Amino acid sequence: MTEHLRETSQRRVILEELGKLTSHPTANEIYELVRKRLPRISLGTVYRNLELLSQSGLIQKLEMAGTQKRFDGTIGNHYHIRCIGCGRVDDLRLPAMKSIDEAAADLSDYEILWHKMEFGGFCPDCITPRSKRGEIEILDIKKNIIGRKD
Amino acid sequence: MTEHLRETSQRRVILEELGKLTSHPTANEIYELVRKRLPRISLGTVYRNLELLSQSGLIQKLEMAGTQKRFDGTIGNHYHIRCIGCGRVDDLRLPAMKSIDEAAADLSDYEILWHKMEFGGFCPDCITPRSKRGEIEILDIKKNIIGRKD
DNA sequence: CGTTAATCAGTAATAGTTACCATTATGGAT
DNA sequence: ATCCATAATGGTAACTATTACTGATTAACG
Ligand SMILES: [Mn+2]
Ligand SMILES: [Mn+2]
Ligand SMILES: [Zn+2]
Ligand SMILES: [Zn+2]
Repeated sequence: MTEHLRETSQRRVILEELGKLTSHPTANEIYELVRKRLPRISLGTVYRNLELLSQSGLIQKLEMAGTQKRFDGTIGNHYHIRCIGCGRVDDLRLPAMKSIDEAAADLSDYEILWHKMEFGGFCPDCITPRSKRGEIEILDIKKNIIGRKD
Repeated sequence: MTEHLRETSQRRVILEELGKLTSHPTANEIYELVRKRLPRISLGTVYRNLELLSQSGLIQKLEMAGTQKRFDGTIGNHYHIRCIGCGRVDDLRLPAMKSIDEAAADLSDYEILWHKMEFGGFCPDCITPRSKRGEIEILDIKKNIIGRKD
């Protein structure tokens, strides 16, 4: 068992770099950032520290469905939304609803402790290209209908 | 693009075995079951078919947080709960609430399409051992208090 | 039947993450 | 300030779940 978390330069820089961001970087993205300040740090050290820091409650580890882990400098329970287009993850300003757990507990013989919720959709940057693509497709269809000889 | 999903013996048996279960097996668990009837089937075939079958809406692929994929013969949107003790996944008889998406959309500039929710807790089998362990710990503490000479 | 694309078994490759281990550095006790 | 036990590190190997590839097989169509 770990007596105490020592303050190493690696650990401090990881924490600082994560603190600067409002995004939710992957371990590798954090590695690339930290490497600019500590070029000799190893990816394993980044993983180990992100794990230890999240265990001690200084950061949050996000295990999202189907993709790699992401990390969050903002603690406190909040929900996230992932863009289907570009993959970015943002906070959702919706308070984590503890009442959902109680509602679920009534329907189950489990002892329910928590829930995770994740939203999916298109971020502002990805909404426009998608509708443009839709318009082009519609035009193609119209052209096709107009042009055909049946 | 796939013209048509052919009915192969492998595909049929995978679908049958998954249909028998109310649990939510992993690809490997399905592989082990199917192997009893088709000993020469390969794990790759199981993965490929589970993917194709879920794409065509005949089964459901569950991408849960932090663990491997699971598959569900029951279609239709419903929530799941995972036991922290033994890892099993059960259905939760709570209707998937589409209104949550709308509530979230008001708080975000994303175009929200869906949400996933996953509950965590202890299943009936794992509640008892846990409370027993708790009782023993309490007894130890009491014994310790009674026994000490300070 | 014969044709053809879908599917197969077997296997290699990949991605993300964790485990290991010899060496280094931290922080509390001298 | 120096010492020391051990936490932590860099480098690398191992691992797990999943996907990709490839040449052989097979279902579905007329
Ligand atoms: Mn966040
Ligand atoms: Mn289910
Ligand atoms: Zn986007
Ligand atoms: Zn259990």
